[in-house]
Amino acid sequence: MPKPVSRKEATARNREKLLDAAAKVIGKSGLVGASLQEIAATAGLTKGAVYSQFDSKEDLLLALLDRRFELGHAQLLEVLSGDTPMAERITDLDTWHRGEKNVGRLWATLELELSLTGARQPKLRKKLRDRQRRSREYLTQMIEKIAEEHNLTLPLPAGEFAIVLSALSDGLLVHWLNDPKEIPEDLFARFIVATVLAVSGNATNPL
Amino acid sequence: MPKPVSRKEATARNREKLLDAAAKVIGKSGLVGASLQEIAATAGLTKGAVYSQFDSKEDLLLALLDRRFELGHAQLLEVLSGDTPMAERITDLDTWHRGEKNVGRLWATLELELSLTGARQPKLRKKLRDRQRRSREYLTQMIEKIAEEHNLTLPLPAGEFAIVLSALSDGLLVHWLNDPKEIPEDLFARFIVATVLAVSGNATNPL
DNA sequence: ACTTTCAGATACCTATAGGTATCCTAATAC
DNA sequence: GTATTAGGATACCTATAGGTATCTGAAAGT
Repeated sequence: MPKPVSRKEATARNREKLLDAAAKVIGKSGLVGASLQEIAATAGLTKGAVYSQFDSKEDLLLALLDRRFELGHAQLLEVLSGDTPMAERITDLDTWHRGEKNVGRLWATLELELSLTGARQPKLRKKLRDRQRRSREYLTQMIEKIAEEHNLTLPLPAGEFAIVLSALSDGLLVHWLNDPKEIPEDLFARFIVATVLAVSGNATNPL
Repeated sequence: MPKPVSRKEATARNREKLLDAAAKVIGKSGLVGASLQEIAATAGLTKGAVYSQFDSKEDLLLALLDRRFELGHAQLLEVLSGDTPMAERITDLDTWHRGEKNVGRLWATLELELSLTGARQPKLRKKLRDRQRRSREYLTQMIEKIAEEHNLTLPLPAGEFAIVLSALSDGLLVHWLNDPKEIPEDLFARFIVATVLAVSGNATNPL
């Protein structure tokens, strides 16, 4: 591929490189443990580049958040709109989330740290909260749609069910972080499918 | 009450004061953000006292962990062995967990931070993992006992159900941290009761 | 071709953290 | 009553972080 020539392209590229590096380093060393110096070095750049692209460490985090949510949404959409059996798709999502090559672990820790940091930094917190709400709304709609399509009864109103689902997913990730072998990969999918089917009173699996 | 006279008593007391202060400060500022200086000051002591009682910051954390786990187990036992309706007791546990006066928030963040730090610090990680396993085993037994007593069918084997329950509880706490108003306090209890009843095929609630 | 501009490099500042070395003092041991 | 001991205070060391100020060189504008 041809090296970027225009200046704009080059800087945009560097910005992406920095975000990639930030995700990687934060996943490895934690939010606080990740130094801008290390992030820059990982991206093959220097701290100067960081402060040229972002106002502060916090600003970099917010940018990272934006990217992460976009990615998450896209992924969710893909999983929920496929046409293989639902249980299988959910398991796939989980597997992806945990990820080959520690990608999942990276995002899991990052997301948790952001939640924790968000609990103390008002600006971050607001942003995080808004994002999570939008994600939940989105998930709620998907749940409603699927429930209707397959004629399913939900154990809770769709909005609350969405909360439960994302919370359970996150919680399993926490446990998995410290004890990967004890948490089966398909546990999430199995539990959800089992409960939804039971509530719906279906003997056969329409998913 | 009489001021402690003996030297042993005084030092033991100071140790407790430091642990209390550590919990408080960590809850407020985070694991990394909590400085030994601040912890000591909160306890009405100085850093010298900290290093007199603990080898390092990590050592202090491990001691804190031990105390917290003891407390958690006692609490779990109390909740599960009461004789009020189960759903109510579970809600109580959740309410307690979230806590009046931000006690719940403190422990929630502390536990999460420990999980995250544990993901990177082998010593902490092992300790945390062992504790979580013991908790799960304990919970598994309680679940089996309750299921048998009330003649319930579980949506999963008791061991896996225990994982789901603790993960869901933790996950809800994470979400609650950043968006308390959106997470109903009794959501956990309602969801669990609803699904267990559905799976058991009971119209009436034996819990 | 000359000037301008600005992403990024370099060098530096300052605050604060964990940790150490030393000293002080009041219970204990004798 | 004197000597000992050790919990805790004080002062200090050093590393590293985020952040700033300044410089530089190559695209971009003319």
